[in-house]
Amino acid sequence: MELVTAAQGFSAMGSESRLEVLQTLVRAGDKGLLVGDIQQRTGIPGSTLAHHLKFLTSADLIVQNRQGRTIINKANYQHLQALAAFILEECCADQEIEK
Amino acid sequence: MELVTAAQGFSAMGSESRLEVLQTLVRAGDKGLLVGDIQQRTGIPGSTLAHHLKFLTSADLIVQNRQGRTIINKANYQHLQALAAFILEECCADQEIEK
DNA sequence: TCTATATTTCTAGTTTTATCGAAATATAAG
DNA sequence: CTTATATTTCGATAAAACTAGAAATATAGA
Repeated sequence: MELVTAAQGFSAMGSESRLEVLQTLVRAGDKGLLVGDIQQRTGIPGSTLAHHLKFLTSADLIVQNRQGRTIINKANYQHLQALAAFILEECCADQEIEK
Repeated sequence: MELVTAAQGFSAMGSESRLEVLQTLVRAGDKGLLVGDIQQRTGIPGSTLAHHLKFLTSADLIVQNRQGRTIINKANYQHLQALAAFILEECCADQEIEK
């Protein structure tokens, strides 16, 4: 994963509100949640929530799908997994061995 | 780990410059690097770098130790590991099983 | 078509962040 | 005590983010 992509991902997780939204979706599993569901569980006002969801979507942390007049939001587990791996990926690559 | 703490950590990783600094330190291993070393490798001006290092330190992503007139910076592997784990920690906790 | 529901866009005010030169501080060495 | 080196703080500016009410859009159903 590119550093730029990773930074964008972490930035999207780096707000309390958004991390709470993301965690809610991670908990929810494959079925995902409607925007309204998330609104209920987090108490975040609609306009603010829409803003955060857009942020999370453009960082590829979640995926949105319209179903009738509702929108289903799901965590993007693959990308999240890749971000988690990125953090320590290159651990100690430059470390010199000494006696 | 508390959500607030995690958010602060991800926020600190969520800037390209800072993520580059962090990655440099993660690569460096247990010996760490001096501020000047990081400055050389990243090309970030001193005052800007000091700002970012403070940010990373207060998020507990790195640790600083004065050694004479230099300062040794090390990645905080434990905390980084915990953050990586946090991302998917509660995966699917709310998911309902169905036939 | 009219109405109700779900979600987003618009707009604006406030706060936070990023950047970096210049000056200040800390410490070592002579 | 003076000088040189390493790093931080100050100060200022520009850019980006957070928040949320009000208005707009999209779609379903009667």
